[in-house]
Amino acid sequence: MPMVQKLDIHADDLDARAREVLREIVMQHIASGEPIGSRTLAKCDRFQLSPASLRNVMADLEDQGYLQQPHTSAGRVPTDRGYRFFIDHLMKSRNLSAHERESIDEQVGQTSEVDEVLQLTSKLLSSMSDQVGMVFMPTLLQFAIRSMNFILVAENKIMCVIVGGNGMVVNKLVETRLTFTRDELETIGRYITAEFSGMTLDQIRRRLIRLTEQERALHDEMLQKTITLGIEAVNDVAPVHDLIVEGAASMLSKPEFADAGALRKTFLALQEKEKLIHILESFLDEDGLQILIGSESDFTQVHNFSIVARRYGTHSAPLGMVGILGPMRMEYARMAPLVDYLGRALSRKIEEEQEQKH
Amino acid sequence: MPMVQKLDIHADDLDARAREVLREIVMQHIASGEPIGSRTLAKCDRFQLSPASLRNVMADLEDQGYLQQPHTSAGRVPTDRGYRFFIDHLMKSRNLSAHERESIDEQVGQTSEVDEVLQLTSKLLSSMSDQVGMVFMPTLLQFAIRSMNFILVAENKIMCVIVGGNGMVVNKLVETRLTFTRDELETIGRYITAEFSGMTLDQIRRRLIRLTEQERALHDEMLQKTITLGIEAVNDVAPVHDLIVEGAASMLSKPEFADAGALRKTFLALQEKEKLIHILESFLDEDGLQILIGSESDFTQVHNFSIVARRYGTHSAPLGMVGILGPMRMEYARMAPLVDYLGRALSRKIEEEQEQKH
DNA sequence: GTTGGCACTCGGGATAAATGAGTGCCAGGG
DNA sequence: CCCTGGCACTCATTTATCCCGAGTGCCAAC
Repeated sequence: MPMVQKLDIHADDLDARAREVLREIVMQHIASGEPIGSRTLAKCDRFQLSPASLRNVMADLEDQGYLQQPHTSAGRVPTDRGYRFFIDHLMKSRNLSAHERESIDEQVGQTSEVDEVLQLTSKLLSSMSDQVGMVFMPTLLQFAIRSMNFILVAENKIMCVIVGGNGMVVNKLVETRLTFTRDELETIGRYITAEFSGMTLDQIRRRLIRLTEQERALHDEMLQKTITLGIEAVNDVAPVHDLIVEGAASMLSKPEFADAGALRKTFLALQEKEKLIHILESFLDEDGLQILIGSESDFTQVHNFSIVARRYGTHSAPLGMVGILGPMRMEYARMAPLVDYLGRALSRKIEEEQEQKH
Repeated sequence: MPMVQKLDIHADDLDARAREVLREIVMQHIASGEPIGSRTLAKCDRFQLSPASLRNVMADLEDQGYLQQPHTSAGRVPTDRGYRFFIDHLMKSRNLSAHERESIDEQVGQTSEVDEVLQLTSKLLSSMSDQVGMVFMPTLLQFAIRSMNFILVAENKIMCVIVGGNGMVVNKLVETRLTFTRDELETIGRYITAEFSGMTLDQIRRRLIRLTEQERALHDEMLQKTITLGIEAVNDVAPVHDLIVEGAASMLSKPEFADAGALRKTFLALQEKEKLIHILESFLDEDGLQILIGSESDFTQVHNFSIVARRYGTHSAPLGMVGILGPMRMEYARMAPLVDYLGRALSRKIEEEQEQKH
């Protein structure tokens, strides 16, 4: 069973009037947070219908699973299915203002290091959406590396600095029984960089392991040291999947979290990022903006969340995901362009960085 | 006006009976969170007194500012002054169990990198105290550095890796108009390391600036490059004061934060760490355990917090502070030994690491 | 100095009543 | 056939009210 399963709903499942009603309900509910009743709906004069007629439409929508009532004498609230239909067929994205776009471009332009840009993006996502911002940075493992360097920290401690082709830099402290001089480390760094640059860490490891056999034959001490250190450096870089989560405090002001228990559960859930990483990872192959609603994944279901996310990186080499996490009742019309623009901005920035290098 | 101002209270301001009563009230209130009344107090049979007598004592304590009533017809609650007296003169620390000590030692023993140890300490502080754990890591600026290394990332981008004498490693990406070859960078790294190792970054910068004059006379291109790069690398490392904050979610379950508004304010306050850093910094010169209560600093006053903190590092060279942050009503008797032990464990660990190097 | 007694205060919990937004359904009219 | 006004009904929420109990201060007696 796939962990993420979007609801599949066709546009012509609803006639024109029902669609308009559903759209108005979703929009008003997003704006107010309250259940919407037939009277409220009738007041908005785009329908020339009486409350009673609207009630009929609404009852139909409820039967078909697009709306639900919190209790008998309350108005209607969209279900997951309702939101899904809205997002797929009814929503009109409200583009970012020129001012907002400029602000993003300017701030992104000012950063230089990749880590910094990712962090900034996450902060921007959070502050501009007033939701939780997420940037998923996949491991270096899957990308070609540019160089490896070794720095003597202490007699048996060597700091290994791996520079990825995308400008990412990873430090790894290696402890070893062997002793190295500074000169040796430089030689090793040059050798590994010259020999393996452009390969992924995984490929490098395999090559190094293969080299072990040669070394056995040659009994070359230097080669042995190179292999030992290289393998150590390359090992275990894998689990550095990192998810930058920013702005968890934004949830505190949302009426959805008035209850302290729900709040607590959510915070604890955010603390362990594995599930979120899992979900974001599953979208790495998907092109374009992805929206995930409530019951469509186990994580979002439990907390009644939605995720709006998008891939970043080049088309041929996706780097990771950016997105926001918030209650199902969020302004998708604004969130969608925001995430989209920030994803593009980030991709552009990274591409620029890479071009500079060649 | 100093930002941090501890209340100064003498032990003999209260007679024996008043002290016992105050102590019992503080302890019971810490345990229950409720205001303590004279009846409750009389039941605890260490006083052979009637509620009425206790009321007299309590009224006196209130007049002197050690207790207060949330409202008429409620029991008494300790004031800041009451807590201060309790901590200074009445508290009996409850030492960590052997099991707890072993658990700490074992986990600390398993880590190797400094960053990792600091992070772990913060997590341990938080999980073992069920409060917010803090580890303040001061800038590299004030410590002697061990080596500097330069790695070519792109034509005009150089990654500078500074290794501190304490094992800290800082990366800094420098962009420059000059172009460097890999060989040049190695030469520069060697030169700077040989010339300046053992000095603080601040000293290094001053030396480099002085070198500028020599360079003017010599017109040595290599020297010029060295100076330019060196100064760039050393500049602006200063503001990397870092405060590791762990376990903010622990506040969610405390009755003090049942109110969503207070919770929100607190989370936002924790997000900007400057004030906390400021407070912790002010304790860097102080020996031994520091406890700061409510009104004794502006930060703790606003949020009704207390801070229990302690310096770590060697006696001659303090590295930073470890501590916990929580509501005033916390189990000081347990928190004090905990922070103290973790501070010592961290210091020991760092000392060990340093010894290995020599 | 200690104690029991007493009148008084006040927050919080429980209960009851009032409110009002909303629904479903039905019968009548275009 | 669809729309509409009317009507009875439901039910969460708010408001008012009462009561209880924990706690206090004060006083008179021991």
